[in-house]
Amino acid sequence: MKTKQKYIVTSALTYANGYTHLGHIAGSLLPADIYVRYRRLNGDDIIYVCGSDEYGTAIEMSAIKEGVSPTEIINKYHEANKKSYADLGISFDIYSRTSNPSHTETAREFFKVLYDKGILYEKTDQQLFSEKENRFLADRFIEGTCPVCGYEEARGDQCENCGSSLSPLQLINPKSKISGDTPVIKDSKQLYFPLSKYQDDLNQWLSAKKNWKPNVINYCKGWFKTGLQDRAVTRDLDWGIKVPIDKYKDKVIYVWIEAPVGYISATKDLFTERGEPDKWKEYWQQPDTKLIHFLGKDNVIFHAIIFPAMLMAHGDYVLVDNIPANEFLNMGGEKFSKSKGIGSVVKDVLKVYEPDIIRYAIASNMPENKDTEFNWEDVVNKNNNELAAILGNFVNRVVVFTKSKFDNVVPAKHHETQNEIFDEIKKAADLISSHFEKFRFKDALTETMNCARMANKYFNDNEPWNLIKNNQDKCAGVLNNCIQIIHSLGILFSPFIPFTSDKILNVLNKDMSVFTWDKIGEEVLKSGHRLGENHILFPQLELPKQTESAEQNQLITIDEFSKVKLKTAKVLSCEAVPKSKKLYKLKLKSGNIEKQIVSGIAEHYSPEDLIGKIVVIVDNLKSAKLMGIESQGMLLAAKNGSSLKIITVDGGMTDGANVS
RNA sequence: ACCGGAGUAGCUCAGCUGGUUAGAGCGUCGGAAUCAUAAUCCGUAGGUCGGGGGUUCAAGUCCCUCCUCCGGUACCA
Repeated sequence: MKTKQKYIVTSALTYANGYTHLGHIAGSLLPADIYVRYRRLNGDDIIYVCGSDEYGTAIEMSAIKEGVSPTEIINKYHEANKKSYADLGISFDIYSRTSNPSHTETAREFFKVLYDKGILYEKTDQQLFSEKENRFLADRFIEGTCPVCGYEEARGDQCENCGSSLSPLQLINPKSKISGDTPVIKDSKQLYFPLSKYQDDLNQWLSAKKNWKPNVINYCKGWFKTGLQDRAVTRDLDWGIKVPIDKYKDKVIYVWIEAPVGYISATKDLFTERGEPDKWKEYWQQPDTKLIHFLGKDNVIFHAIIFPAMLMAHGDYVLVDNIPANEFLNMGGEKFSKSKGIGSVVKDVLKVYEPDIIRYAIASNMPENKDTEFNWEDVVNKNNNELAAILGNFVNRVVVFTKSKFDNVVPAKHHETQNEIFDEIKKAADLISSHFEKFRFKDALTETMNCARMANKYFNDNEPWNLIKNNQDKCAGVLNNCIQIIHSLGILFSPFIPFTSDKILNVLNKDMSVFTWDKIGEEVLKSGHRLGENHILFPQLELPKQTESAEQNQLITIDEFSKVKLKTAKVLSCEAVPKSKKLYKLKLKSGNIEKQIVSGIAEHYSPEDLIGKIVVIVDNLKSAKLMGIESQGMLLAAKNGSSLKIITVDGGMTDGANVS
């Protein structure tokens, strides 16, 4: 018997310094989960590992700031994020953590192999040392005067005032951010990994990767062009894994060297839990295992260059097979950030929306090729117009019909009913498979939803509500087909919205026995089988008021307001824009300047109402084209529901006056 | 600064190695239908593909340049 292809899938470890936000989900968790679920439906031999990344300066810093120990920080966020992922249906085989003793051991062992092989070398560099604290200070623990602009609170790595990149040694009058102590310069010996020596091997290895995303490949090629730099792999920090060599035992392993090894440790933990402590080797140490890293674009260099180089140096492990890196998910034009936007944190989002709705909304707008936009209106619209209207409605209309006309039992097959629908669905499933193989999840989802559209069309075209009156047997056959299709849809959708698939099985009163990819388009429910109780899969949603009030409450400063130049202007002419219901093209005079503004007020005013009026305009708005007509500003109006009134001044004012 | 990526219909996005009239979903407008969560199905309109040059019989797709946005590079993780 042929041995099955083995897969290891990883999502980038989550840094346990804050709550997971939707950007992480879009970048690495959700695509990996979708992929893994698809593979499992195919019966593939796949393990999905992830965990918390729990060492490094940032966590130490947070701990100091909050006045707690690093352990408290990581425990809090590890548990919280693990729960968020579970609630969202991310189906890890294991979600481990780098603070586990097993990881410490694995990382130290890995490090020691590199050292014993003579790969690492020592180099002395200069660092700032606080005698009061008796420790070396990492860049972000240092503050001082910027040598370029004189800003007094420049950080050790960069001046926020002038943007200059700095090294802590350049700072004038450096101070420890922790104690305020003035550090001294001290020599420190560090171990380095000779990344530059691996450039040729890496280049050759990467050149053979024909099916990688071009942006990932190009990015690496760019690195080769400038030449890889050797990297320090030790740090003078407290919060980390101690270097396993006596001479350096007061140092820790640099977190980016140690963290990726966490994928290996997590796999060990997994099989230890399963009582097969050596089985991890069958994955990590078999050359034909496919290792796939899912991650965001900020992580590419570590997974495509540094980690593979380390694995090459070590020699015992499989190298990554593919890195389907995603771009970023933005929210309201801004990128996700832990410091702002409460709504973007997974645990909060799940208080408002069902996990499948979030999964669907993100999957359908996944940043596969470029940064994408995400907003709550989209989520609501996709729920109402796609999940509820197309998928939910199909299931509901079939089940309700079956209940009222066929006593909630799968009706008998009929020889006259068209069965091409099953072929179409199988064809679609093949296409969807090929999208999954290429990591094209958005396309896969589009095609999946198209299957639900096909189902609705089949129902519409056969008009069972008419058949029931004049050809009951045929009607039964159509409904039988529809019920089989629901089961297929349950399978097809399960990588994306697994909770819904469970609900579908409940509605069908069916177990998981034939819930596999090869059963798509098959007739798996026998006539006479009694259906379960019907449930609305996706209730209609309204846009939460929260979002609106959050926007309203956002305060601005007087400086920000003064950026908006408001002026009075006189309406010289006004005409309707052809083919538009709402738009008028207005010519206005503001002082000596004439402007053309396109404004959406045609439903509320007639042109003659407006001509001669003194109105208020935004004078310095970037010009834009509306219906192909240039608009050089904006006319202010008050709007409440369907009522709209333009803003005018309280009489006796000329055009061209400033409004403030 | 340098390296990589992105700028395509009102909105959110596809467009693989250059090749017939630039695609999808939503939204818009119109029609059919009424079993269904007023949910479905069919059709319509809408783009000088960021600006400007160039190569080619042919460019959204290749080259140059400019503008805007994102990520990376600094022992930040």
